[in-house]
Amino acid sequence: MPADVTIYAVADLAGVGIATVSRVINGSPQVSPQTRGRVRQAIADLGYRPNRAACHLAGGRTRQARIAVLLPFFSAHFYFSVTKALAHELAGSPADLALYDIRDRSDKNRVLDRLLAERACDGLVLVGCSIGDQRCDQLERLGLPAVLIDRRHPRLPWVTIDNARGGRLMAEHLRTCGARRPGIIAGPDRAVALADRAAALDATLGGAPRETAAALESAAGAVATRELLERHPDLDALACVNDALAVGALEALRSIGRRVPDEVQVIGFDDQPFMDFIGLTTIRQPMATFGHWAGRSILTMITRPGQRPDDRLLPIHLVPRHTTRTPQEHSP
Amino acid sequence: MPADVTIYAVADLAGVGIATVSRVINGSPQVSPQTRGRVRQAIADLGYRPNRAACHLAGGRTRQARIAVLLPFFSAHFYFSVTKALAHELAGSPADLALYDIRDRSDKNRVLDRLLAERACDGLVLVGCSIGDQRCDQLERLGLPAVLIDRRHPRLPWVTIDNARGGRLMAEHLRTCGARRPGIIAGPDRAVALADRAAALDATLGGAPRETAAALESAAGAVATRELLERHPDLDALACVNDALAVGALEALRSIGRRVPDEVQVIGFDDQPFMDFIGLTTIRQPMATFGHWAGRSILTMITRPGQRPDDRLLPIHLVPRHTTRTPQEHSP
DNA sequence: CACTTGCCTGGAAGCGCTTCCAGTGCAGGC
DNA sequence: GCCTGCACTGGAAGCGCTTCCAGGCAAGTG
Repeated sequence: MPADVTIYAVADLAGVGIATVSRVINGSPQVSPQTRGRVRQAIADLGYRPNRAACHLAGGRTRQARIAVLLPFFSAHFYFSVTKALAHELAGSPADLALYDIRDRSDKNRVLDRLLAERACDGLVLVGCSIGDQRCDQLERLGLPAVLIDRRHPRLPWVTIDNARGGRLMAEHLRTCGARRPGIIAGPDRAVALADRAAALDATLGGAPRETAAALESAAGAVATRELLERHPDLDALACVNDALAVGALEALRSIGRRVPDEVQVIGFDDQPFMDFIGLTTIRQPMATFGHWAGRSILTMITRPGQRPDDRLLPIHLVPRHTTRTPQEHSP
Repeated sequence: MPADVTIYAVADLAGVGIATVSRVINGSPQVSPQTRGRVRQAIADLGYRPNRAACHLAGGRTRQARIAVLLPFFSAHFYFSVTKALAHELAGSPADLALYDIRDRSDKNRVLDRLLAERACDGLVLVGCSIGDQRCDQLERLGLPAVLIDRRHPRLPWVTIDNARGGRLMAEHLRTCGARRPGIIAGPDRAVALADRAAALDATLGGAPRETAAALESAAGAVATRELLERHPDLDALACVNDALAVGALEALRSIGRRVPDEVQVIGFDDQPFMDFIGLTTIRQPMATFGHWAGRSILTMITRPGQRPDDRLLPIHLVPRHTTRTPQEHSP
């Protein structure tokens, strides 16, 4: 960042007082054109940029709240829904959103360290990731409120869905629709919500074969599906921990000529856009509500310290479509 | 936001000096447990929160750059690609991203007014929207760099694609594939890039019938398509200004039983995820590059004032798939 | 018992800016 | 020729905090 040029340096160079420099910067009409010109020149020569903290402090502006959102750029739709809802929830308030991409744990810690050390925010929204006890202590010391989206937490308020139940719903639906030999397409482990689904799937389906996709996109889902099917050609159903992987599975099945749902059934998770058109059976989760709740909660925590918002476990729904068969009432 | 409780009020209540309060807040070990307790209590009672500007100023922290990103939450994929790329570009630098949702012109002006009045940022990225001469003057006065994504500008650096050319590409492809009576599904006017495509489409297709979707999502696209087809049942092709609308069109065509591409061809724009699977013919635009360029540019403008990055017109490509027919070499 | 040694604490000096207030210089009015 | 008024300018007082420095006090040392 630019060197530490202060208003004094500018004033010196222009041969005026700092008050005058300040006036020029703030567009006061009370400055003669020549002086204004000299000051402008000096500012440009020095590459001077006002120190925002000092401006705020001296100017006594309205107190601005900054909400830092830490989230992994996993899925476009999840990311979009959550941040959009957050932004809308905060739109009326004098708070704004700062976005941080968190690729892994060290990323997260680096960002948090900086954020806390520099007091760069007044509230924290953690999406799909969590923090330990020490961090919590640190936050408490700083009086920094934090909420979690898509994860539960013993000490911090959270909003999420029951991913284990989601996994069970998927498994049961597949069974009900007559699946005998289901397989699982899981996602990278660092996505905890998806890992929970996979674990529940595993448990409910009793050790079904499983393949882990390298990323949360359809191409990776297609690769994983092909590998799984190579090892287990007799699979008649695929439970995918999210919709993107499920579309990848459909892609792979189409390319090797297996009919869906007659030969292989497929179920996803999320119900993101276009799944309707594609006809994917999936579990719908209310992503926007995550953002709304988080926005409202962090705002109350900031304005009324000490008050803790209620945790929320949001409802999920099975959305049966054409990639699974009609449920059999009395399947064994 | 919380009342104006300062460190002095806390010190008074706790019966200590402000230096001690500061020590407690910053976790210095140099405070006796009883004192620490009293101060903590006073902080809680008063609901005290340190003034960030003052902390920064006194602490002499690293200068932090804030980049404000103004963007309409139009399409999940566009939004995701751009902000992700921006975030990654800025990840190494000591700059962070503040996100503002811009629904309309007044929204934009409100946000800009606040941002500038409060000196809340060091750089501006405008996505899909523009600003007038007066604003530019104001930015220059404040020495605030700004770049535009998805729009051109006479005074500010920009990155975009040639949307008019994109519209022409769509129209020509449709013609080449034998379309005789094409229709246009346009988007809401406030999305200028899409309006440019629609205008070029209009011009190239010589007054083809056209319907404007109420929103940029497939449901709206389906509605628009149904209406257009009701007025013009003989249409044999649909040019949609983005992929979501195109999927809506496919939906509508499926629901009324028109075969694609035999009876009606469809072309979209963007090439977002799943379009591959759906088989939609479309125009691909490099959204991520928008974000990368913007991030790099704004960073150089901040660090080296006066230097203006080059404008960039990025390439686009036609991606022929199954919703259009095989091109006829010598179609009239 | 005088004297270090530490621990804990408060006073006060800034951090870089805005803004009030008090000039300064100069034109015009008497 | 002196005063008023005006346009412009600089000095200086904070804004709320961190942190250096020095002081007070109890415990430990000779």
